[in-house]
Amino acid sequence: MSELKVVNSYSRQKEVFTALTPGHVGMYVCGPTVSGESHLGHARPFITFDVVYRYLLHLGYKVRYVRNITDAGHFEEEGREAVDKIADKAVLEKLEPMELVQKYTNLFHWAMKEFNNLEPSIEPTATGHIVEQIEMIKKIIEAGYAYEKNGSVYFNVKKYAENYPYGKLSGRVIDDLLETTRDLSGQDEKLNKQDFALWKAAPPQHIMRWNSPWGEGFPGWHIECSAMSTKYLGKEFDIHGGGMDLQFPHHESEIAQSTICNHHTPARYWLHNNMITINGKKMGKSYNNVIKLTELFSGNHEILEQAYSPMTVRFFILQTHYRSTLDFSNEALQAAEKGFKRIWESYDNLKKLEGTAVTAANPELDEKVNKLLADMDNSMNDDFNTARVLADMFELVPTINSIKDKHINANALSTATIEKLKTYFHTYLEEVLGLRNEKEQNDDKLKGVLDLLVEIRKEARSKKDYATSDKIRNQLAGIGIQMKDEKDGTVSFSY
RNA sequence: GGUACCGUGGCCGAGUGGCUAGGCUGAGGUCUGCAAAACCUCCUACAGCAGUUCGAAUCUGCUCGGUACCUCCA
Repeated sequence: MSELKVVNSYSRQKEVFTALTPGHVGMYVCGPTVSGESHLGHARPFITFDVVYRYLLHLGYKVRYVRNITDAGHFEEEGREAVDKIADKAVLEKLEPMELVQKYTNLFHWAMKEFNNLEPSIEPTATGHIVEQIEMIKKIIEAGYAYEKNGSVYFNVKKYAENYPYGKLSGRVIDDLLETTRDLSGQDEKLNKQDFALWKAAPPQHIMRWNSPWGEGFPGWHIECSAMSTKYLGKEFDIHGGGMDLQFPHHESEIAQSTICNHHTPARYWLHNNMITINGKKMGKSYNNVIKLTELFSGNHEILEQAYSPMTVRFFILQTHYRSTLDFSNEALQAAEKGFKRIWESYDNLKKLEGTAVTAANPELDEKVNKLLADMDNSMNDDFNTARVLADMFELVPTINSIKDKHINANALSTATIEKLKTYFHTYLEEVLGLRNEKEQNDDKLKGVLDLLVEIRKEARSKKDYATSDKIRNQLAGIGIQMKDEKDGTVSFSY
């Protein structure tokens, strides 16, 4: 089997993945800012890195997966006044800041469960790590890379850039930044325009505030991730993930802060997922094209022609490589919904197959199947190419279904190959890609009723009373239960 | 303006030098009392132009078009 390779944003190259500590992986992923409801765009990184997490586990690594909750409120620059996003909204909704944060945290957790994402090992909050952040800022000041002004502390980017490769991750040139940075509040306090805040003095109306050596205030935009990744994963760890839009300035700043504090670049591999677009445009508040996850699941949004289930969305996202942009459309989602159904039904069929041959009667087919299975491993190892894994599975679907329908004899494949098929489908579909059946759970009473209807319909058909048999089937279809007459005379349902 | 990235068949999307990915849609067929599903077959694309090469969707250059980041952002 091939070895795992990942595209490292930091080196801009595909590299062989090696764990810092053999057998263990430390992974940090930038989590949500819980000042509002999660939208479709948020689904991508958390599903992407859930699959990364799952695959690393599958490979046998012990993984510590840290994903933060940003609940301290980043800055929103509106005009001259810097307003804390969370505090501001709290006033609007007449809620306590922590009440608001709790509400959206709960909603976020609900969405993650719907997507069948595994829980991270640690989910630290920014507000819970104010002390660590202050300590880190102190260290940076001591090292001479930050300065205090009017109760705020800024990171000296220019000085940092003289000694370290600032801009390497995002491919930025520091002189260009000088030219293009806009006027922001507090700009006059900074030595240079590229400097960013580590600590901000809180204006009187600011609700979220903490004591610090520099007076009452709150932490800057980027320091929480540096503090929490260091605390839980160490000065150097394996993987840092997040959306591409965080590359600059967030991750670049994170690298700078951590490098000064820890005398080491934080992560060895930087992985960035690409954006989801709607009609070719990035989804975002500023574009006014946001589809919240609650709207997506309910279909309650003007762009949506129907509701899309969490697994449809997950499948849709995994059908594209995580580094490519993914364009949303009803057509694409509906295609994903059908594709997912097709692959899952084939998986159900596969589970019932029994091998009958020690040696494959059709060695060519047997070989083809094994080749496709091997390609699934190779595809995942090739920078988590879930799109190709699914394509391989789709190529196996006709073979599985043909055996089930007896178009192909079960002995065409060796028993070992059939067992391997079962193992691979289970492993990849459920464990690695994290997909699951969304059909209703088995209900014995409903089953009893359906069996009765099957019985009645069978009798009607034997008397060629098709009016009755069709009535049963059509009315069941009307309430969302599909009845299918199988080749062997049995009847199956999907609902 | 600066810096990146991208442009694949009706739609979505893999693929980075030769071996027609895959899904959805559409057409025809097999099966079926009829359906549905399934299976089989068909629709053989890589923005344009020029170049490198025995050979390019894949490399190089130019042109056109698009997107992202530079500002909170997944």
